[in-house]
Amino acid sequence: MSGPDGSEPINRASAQPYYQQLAERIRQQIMAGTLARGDRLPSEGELATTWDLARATVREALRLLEEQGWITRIARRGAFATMPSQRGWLLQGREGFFEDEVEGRQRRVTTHVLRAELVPLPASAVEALQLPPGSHGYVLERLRELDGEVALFSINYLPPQVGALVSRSDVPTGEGSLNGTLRKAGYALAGAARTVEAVAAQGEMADRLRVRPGTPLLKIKSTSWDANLQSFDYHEVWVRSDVVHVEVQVGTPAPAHASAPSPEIGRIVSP
Amino acid sequence: MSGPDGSEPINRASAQPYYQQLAERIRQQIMAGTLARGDRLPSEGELATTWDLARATVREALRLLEEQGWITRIARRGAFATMPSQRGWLLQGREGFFEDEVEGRQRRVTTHVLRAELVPLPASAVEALQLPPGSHGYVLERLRELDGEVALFSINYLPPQVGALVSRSDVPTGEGSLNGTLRKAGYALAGAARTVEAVAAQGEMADRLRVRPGTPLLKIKSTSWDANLQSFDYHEVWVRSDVVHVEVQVGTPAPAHASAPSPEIGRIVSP
DNA sequence: GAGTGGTCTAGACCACCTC
DNA sequence: AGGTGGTCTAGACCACTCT
Repeated sequence: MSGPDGSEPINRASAQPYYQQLAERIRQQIMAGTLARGDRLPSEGELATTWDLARATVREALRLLEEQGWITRIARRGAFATMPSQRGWLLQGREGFFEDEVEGRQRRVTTHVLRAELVPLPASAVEALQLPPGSHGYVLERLRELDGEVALFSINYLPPQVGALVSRSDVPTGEGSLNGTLRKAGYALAGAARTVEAVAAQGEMADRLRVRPGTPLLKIKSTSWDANLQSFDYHEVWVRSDVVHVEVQVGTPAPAHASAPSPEIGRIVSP
Repeated sequence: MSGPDGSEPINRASAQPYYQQLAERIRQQIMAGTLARGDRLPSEGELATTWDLARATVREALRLLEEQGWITRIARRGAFATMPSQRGWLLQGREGFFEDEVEGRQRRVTTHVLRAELVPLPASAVEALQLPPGSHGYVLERLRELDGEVALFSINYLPPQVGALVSRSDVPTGEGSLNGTLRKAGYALAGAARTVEAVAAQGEMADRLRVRPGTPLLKIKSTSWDANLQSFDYHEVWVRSDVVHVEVQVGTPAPAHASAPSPEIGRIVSP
């Protein structure tokens, strides 16, 4: 009889760490609205008692939730539920464009796969993926729309064995999430380095993105690696920032004052 | 007799937490080269014994160093020194453009303050800073150069009391770091929300940044708050991404060998 | 097999915030 | 004054890595 209400207690037999299980339970409460935006979570001690865990374990769960943007922690005051659902594409998030835009919102992302095949990799991809010169790899070119509007064009370069996995999935049909497919196959993104530039749309790129030549676009280059620092993806994306909201979150998540006023937290913070 | 070599042991009387002191000692070893890039740090247990701390405290220090990009941790293998010095402007970093570009490198940042005064704030700033409608605030407009090349133009909007602090500092002369000044005054950045767009340089902005009208620029908007979620800065920056290397770091810092993808710096990007 | 970090426990003291 | 989170200790067991 751990967990409050009718929720499941922590599964002590599961291979999944307790702190991840607890974070998942709390995340579900926030999504379900049991914990409304701005609501204060029970104190760490209270959570520890309720779920029959050590406080250090509870803190680990809260740390995870904060990192993922589900809660905001304030020293000596408590943890508050935030709603990470009204942000745009989180540039330093572990999720991809698809997940960020679709998850928990009424946004429709459609994908047209323009190219998906094994080819000799360009030098930039070979270097980023730390492969021998002249290596082949899997190339994935996709044009993606947000609610019917052309949003971005991306090129992914994947190492051969990763590409083989992807080619057998539903990603080449335009239906699957590349990020999700890779995660399920064991390629969980542990880290990535990305650069951001402003470039002018030219020639074919302008046509694809339905803009006039010269229109400013965001160009993002990214190298991703797993927990063993093994690079498994290098991609370049051209983004219409007039269509896609691109964001970067630093440190503690926002108190949700960007769009809608937050009565709870707002009142506590104000004099 | 804690600390290896001649380094100071942890100061048990200091108000600064042990884990921060330990992180600082290790950071210095990395900067000094005692721990070369790619070197493996002593194990957590070893560090705990050496510095006479509990392992949990050592882990907290390592977590901090990883977050700041000084080390890379790999499960069950150890922590490795990384060199965060060859990156560009870290978009999700807690440091500003000045600190990122100058720290530990031979880059010269010059600043021209074009405006520094108390004025009625625009609606966007009032909203971001959570001030009453019609509030006044401090405005700081600056043109900044990197090694003599025009790099960016920024406008900061600060709440009255924060602005008063800044106006009495050396920031208006173009010599001080705004970020550093705020930090010393107790406004430590706990979090920030930033948006990134690609826009075309127009009119006065094109003149200021010495580019042809229509040239793509990165436009970044940012709201910063402290540990109490109190907003203390809203700013907008127009960046020449052909001059400034703008990066985003996700999760675990990159391995020493694989740095961020290189943007087309120096290549003229205009019609 | 020895070493390492990941996870977990059951305490403790303190400064700071709210009441 | 009592509650809260920040910090710290001294253990423990385990799966995985290295050699």
